[in-house]
Amino acid sequence: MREELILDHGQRLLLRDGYQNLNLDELAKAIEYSKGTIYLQFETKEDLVLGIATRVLKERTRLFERAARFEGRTRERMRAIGFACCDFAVNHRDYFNIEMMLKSASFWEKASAERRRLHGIQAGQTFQTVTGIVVDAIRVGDLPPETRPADVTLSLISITMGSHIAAMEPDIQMVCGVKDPLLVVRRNQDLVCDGWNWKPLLRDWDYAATDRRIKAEIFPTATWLNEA
Amino acid sequence: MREELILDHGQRLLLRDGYQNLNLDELAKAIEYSKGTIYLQFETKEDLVLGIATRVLKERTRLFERAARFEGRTRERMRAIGFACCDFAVNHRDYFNIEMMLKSASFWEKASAERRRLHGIQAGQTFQTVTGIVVDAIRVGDLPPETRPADVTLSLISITMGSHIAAMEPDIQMVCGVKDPLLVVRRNQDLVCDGWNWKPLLRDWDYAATDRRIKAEIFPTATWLNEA
DNA sequence: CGTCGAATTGACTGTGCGTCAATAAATTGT
DNA sequence: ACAATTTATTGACGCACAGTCAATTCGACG
Repeated sequence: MREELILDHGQRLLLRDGYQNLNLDELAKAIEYSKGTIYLQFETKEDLVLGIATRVLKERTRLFERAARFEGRTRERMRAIGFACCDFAVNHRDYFNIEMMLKSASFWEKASAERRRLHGIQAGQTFQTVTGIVVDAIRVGDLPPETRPADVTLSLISITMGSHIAAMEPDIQMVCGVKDPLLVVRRNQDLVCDGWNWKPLLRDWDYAATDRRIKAEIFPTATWLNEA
Repeated sequence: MREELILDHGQRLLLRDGYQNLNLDELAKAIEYSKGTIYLQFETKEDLVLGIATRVLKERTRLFERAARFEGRTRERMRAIGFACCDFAVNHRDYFNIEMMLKSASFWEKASAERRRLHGIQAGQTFQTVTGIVVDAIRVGDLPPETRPADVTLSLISITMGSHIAAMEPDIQMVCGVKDPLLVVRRNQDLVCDGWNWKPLLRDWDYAATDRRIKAEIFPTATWLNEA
């Protein structure tokens, strides 16, 4: 299919060059169609990039769903999601820059309504996967019964996104003495879970053992995992 | 001074139009100098935008410093910083999009070394203001003695940045039922402080009273403050 | 008032997104 | 088999805008 072909090569070039330097003439050459054909499938460059972003996001959703099936206590399952996040960041290092682009208002208004819808659906699915674990945690009593699931999910999204951004920034790395950015992400996730009083708390459980199981069972090929 | 004039009008246009739509011909017309004169002061468009961003950041640093002088327990002072953050977000609603731009690698490499340095210095100063309160908290025993200050600051930067981004996103607002984005930011900051076991914990202190004092003493003119 | 150097200009170049009239390919009708 | 008609594809072109630089204006000083 032509759209898939465009997305395949578009993704490759986008991740290599970033949004600003993505050149549609070059993309046209790569897919061996003309630029006009690209514009039959996508309204604008932004529309194309949103299409690519949604496809990459779909990969992450799948990764999250697999992590959510990790067998263990609810907080261990959420921890597996945290690992999935880091694994995704490693394997799609440059995708975060693109996700940043998506926050810009001027970007969205140049993309087609249909692609905005599809991206929203995909984002919703990721949200559902995380919230499912939170709901389980409340049901089995690992989280206090009055906890509102969406608030927990939102806080986890926030700390994860924020930590990724902050811990990758050279200025902040310097001044905060960051050695391993992904470790920062996972530690901050622990902090928020402890803040919600998600049992078992960090100090009450051997999460190092959990980490080894997650690595073995969910990410057998991951090489980025530092012990700490 | 010419540079100030350029930055003044540049800031106005940048916040009105965003980075992509900032037009240097229009800026030249606004300052009643030619485009060539702009390029005598700034190497590239990115360089100019970084200059503007640093100047806006300087405003935030000043705001933080004022908030840090709030009289009260260490966690109350940190709470004042949290308010400062929200106040800044309200008064520079569009600045966050620009801060997002700064994360993009291709952006930095087009700015001059000197302006990169100045921005780093300014960021460092903001960091110092926050870390100063954390150090005080450890000294007076509001935070556990083994706490590493930079880790606390980093987690607060992360949750604040992440919450701002997440809570502003329409998709996430919908699915998480966000009514007041700034309330989300402050609640998540509470969560992280509780996670560090920063005394007095949320449930052990009348922070609503603190909030009223902060509003009265530091932000007498702020109108965005919702009681909750 | 003339000379020299610094400040300023704005027409010009290059790049790359997006368009659309022209062309090629496929399908249908006879 | 061939013409007519519809659909797919093209790539040269328009245009907006970042960045340049030779020409020009300005101002200081003798």
